Amino acid sequence: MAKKQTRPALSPLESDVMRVVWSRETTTADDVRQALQKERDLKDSTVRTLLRRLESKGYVEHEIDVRTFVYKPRVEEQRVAAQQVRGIINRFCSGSIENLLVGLVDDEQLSAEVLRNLADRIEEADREEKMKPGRRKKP
Amino acid sequence: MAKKQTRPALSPLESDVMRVVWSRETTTADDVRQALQKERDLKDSTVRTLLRRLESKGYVEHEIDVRTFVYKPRVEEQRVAAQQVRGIINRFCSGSIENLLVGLVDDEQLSAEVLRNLADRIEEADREEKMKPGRRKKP
DNA sequence: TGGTAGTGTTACAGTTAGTAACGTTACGTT
DNA sequence: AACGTAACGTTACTAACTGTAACACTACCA
Repeated sequence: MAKKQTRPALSPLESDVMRVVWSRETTTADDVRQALQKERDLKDSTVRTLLRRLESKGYVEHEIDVRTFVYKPRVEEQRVAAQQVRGIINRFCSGSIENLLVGLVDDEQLSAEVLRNLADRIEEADREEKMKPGRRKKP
Repeated sequence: MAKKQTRPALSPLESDVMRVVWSRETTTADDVRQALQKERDLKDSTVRTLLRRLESKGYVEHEIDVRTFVYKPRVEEQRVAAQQVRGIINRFCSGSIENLLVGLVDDEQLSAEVLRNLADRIEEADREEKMKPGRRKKP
């Protein structure tokens, strides 16, 4: 069974950094700085601090290539999202994910069509998984 | 079309207070204090500060009964949840709610059954709404 | 007319977030 | 062998946010 490890939450800027990390195979501090440059002109040492904090929070890990830190995510983006949502569900939806989904529909963020479609796809994926083992992935 | 008003986020303790407010028809400062007493023994003036902050953030409103402030929510609980989720979707799921749902399924927080069941209920509710107008509510 | 119920003002300490200067280390090049 | 420099860590500071509440004010009722 998968660990439901709880990591400290991400600040907005940390989220930005993570999005960069998630969008690439491997990431250096300089990669992050360049990627965010349009929006924010962060100094090299700022980015490094962010990356280090993210590592201590368990979101990324690094290995050293010659003498450059190469970062990789340690958690999947969607899983982080799911955990955040779990918190919201507990706080605002009496722990019921269905309540949340109903709210999303009310808020017009979600439609019955999408739900049904998704249910189809997931059941399909589940059937395939039963045939040959291994982690399910988006097709 | 419904306003997608963005309010400042709720702190953990503010969320607790809101949950009390949402759970009752009307709420006074004393109601809140008593409701939270098991977990936290807040002073009266602390609770009032919280309530006032919540009002300035737009989450509650009050009217005066004789000389007592009677609070009511100004936003539905599920809508707040939905807005929070919107933020998550934008930050972590490339804006796609389907990505989020997939993540929830991966995280075993959600099953295809629930999705399908919900889709059914929502479509049912939609059909009813088409007959007689008015805001749709949970059955 | 003074006690008290109900409210507002003000404030303060602890934490988190953003930001970055400066210090250290070790490698490659002259 | 010495130096510049690329790459990284340490340290720190400010602003904002949180939780917390003492105290001041006001107006009714007894």
